[in-house]
Amino acid sequence: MTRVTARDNSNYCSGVQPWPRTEEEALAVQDDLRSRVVSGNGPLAPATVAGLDVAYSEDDDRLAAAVVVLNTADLSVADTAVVRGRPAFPYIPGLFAFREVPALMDALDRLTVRPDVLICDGHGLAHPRRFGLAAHLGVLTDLPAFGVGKTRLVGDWEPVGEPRGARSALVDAGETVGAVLRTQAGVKPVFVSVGHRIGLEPACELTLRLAPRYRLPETTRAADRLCRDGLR
DNA sequence: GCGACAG
DNA sequence: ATCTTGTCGC
Repeated sequence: MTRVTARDNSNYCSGVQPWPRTEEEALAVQDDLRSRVVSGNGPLAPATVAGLDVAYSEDDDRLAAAVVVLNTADLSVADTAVVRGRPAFPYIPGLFAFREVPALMDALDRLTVRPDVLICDGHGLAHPRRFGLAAHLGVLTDLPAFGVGKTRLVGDWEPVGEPRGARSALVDAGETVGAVLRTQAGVKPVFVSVGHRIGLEPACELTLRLAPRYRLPETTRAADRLCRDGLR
């Protein structure tokens, strides 16, 4: 077994393999980690929720990853963390997590408050191999995690009702992999999918609670602002 | 061959 | 992800 240095990303990859460098290696890692996903059913009453997001430089290949922890009760900020870095993998639909996970894990490591739930920018099980970013981060941190995406990766759905809170099952290959949820009346719905240790219903309820006024949950909005500033 | 394809 | 102009509405 090859000994790894403290500078690579071995801690994000079972502590054995180095970070994948090819599409084939990434697929193998997904295939391995996928089995560690734990399904949950909620209902949970998280005291804190974390939003994660990454912003990319226009001219550089630099990026900034941010995590913002909010107190669920009043949406006040409990903790934040921002780190700058480089994409760890090219962008390939279905392998998106390999691009941002290292930076996001770095940011999570710098938190003082351990969040009760992770809300990711992207999908959880609504993924070709049922292992999107939210599932990946959930497994690596073993924290409840789900994703709120702005556009679809996989699946089909029936038209979503107009009122806020209306939802439609996101179905792929005959199975429900998430929900298309209307967080604001008259606004395009978002894609909610479970990642790890949480149920779809609790995830949708939480998303609605966190999006009292805008399309995206406040966790995502706060993290988005933070990483954009972090890009400087 | 053609279209789809998280961020 | 990021660029990109005006426009409608509170």
